[in-house]
Amino acid sequence: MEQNCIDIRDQIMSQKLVKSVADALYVIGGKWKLPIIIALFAQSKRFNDLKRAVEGISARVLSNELKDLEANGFIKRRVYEEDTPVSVLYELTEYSNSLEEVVLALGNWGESHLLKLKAALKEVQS
Amino acid sequence: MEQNCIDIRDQIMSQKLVKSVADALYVIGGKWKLPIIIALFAQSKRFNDLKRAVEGISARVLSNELKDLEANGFIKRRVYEEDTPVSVLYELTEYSNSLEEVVLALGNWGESHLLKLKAALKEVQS
DNA sequence: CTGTATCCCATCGGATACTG
DNA sequence: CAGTATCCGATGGGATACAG
Repeated sequence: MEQNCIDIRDQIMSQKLVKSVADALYVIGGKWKLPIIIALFAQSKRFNDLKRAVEGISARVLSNELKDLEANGFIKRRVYEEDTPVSVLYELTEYSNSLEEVVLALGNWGESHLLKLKAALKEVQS
Repeated sequence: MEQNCIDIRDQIMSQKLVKSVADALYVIGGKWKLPIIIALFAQSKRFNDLKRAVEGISARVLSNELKDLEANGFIKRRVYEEDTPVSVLYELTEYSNSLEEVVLALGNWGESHLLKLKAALKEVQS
């Protein structure tokens, strides 16, 4: 931990970490980007399936987010013209796999944070 | 990678990862939370130092974010009444150290993403 | 089904001025 | 220095209706 601490401070001092994180947040920050990507990690989905999978998102916002994610190379939009009505499948690109470490780190942290909150709540109630 | 892939899908299927990431984003998501925490990782700072360190943030927003971060146990506000004018030092709590993995993961990803963008840009220009 | 367009309100957040 | 108060324009995003 001590070693890590020195490590992270060095990176911060050099402003590299600051810029890198800012850049990451710019691209995958926001309320919906990661939840959408996670939903697609599990399985490629069509528009309305995706809408149902990402709890609380509206069609309008989902549509905008998908355009953004596609423009940034995270997802691919596959259209099946032969279906009637036409169906569209959204799937992750290979590049999205590079986000796995980030997603898992966030997931791990979120999980232990939730546990900490529950413990704190119990403490108050007793 | 293949093993990891199965691993991450299992977690997603169980909805655990989805909820954990959503929880994490709820607490440390947003434009400024992590940049502020990173700035304090390097060194504890006073209000205006912090404002200068976090590029682009306004006093109003910084003030709000700090209250939020303090309420969630990430930072501690240390007041030095004996100084004139009174000075206030913001420092990370022990709990913030748990974010190191998340910060480093985001930093690593952001850095390689930036490199990829630069490479792509060069490709276009040539 | 897969979106888009419009309306409209709530929230965000910058600028500025001000207080202790 | 360390913020807070107010004003106000920009943006986000829900609801609804509609189109291909």
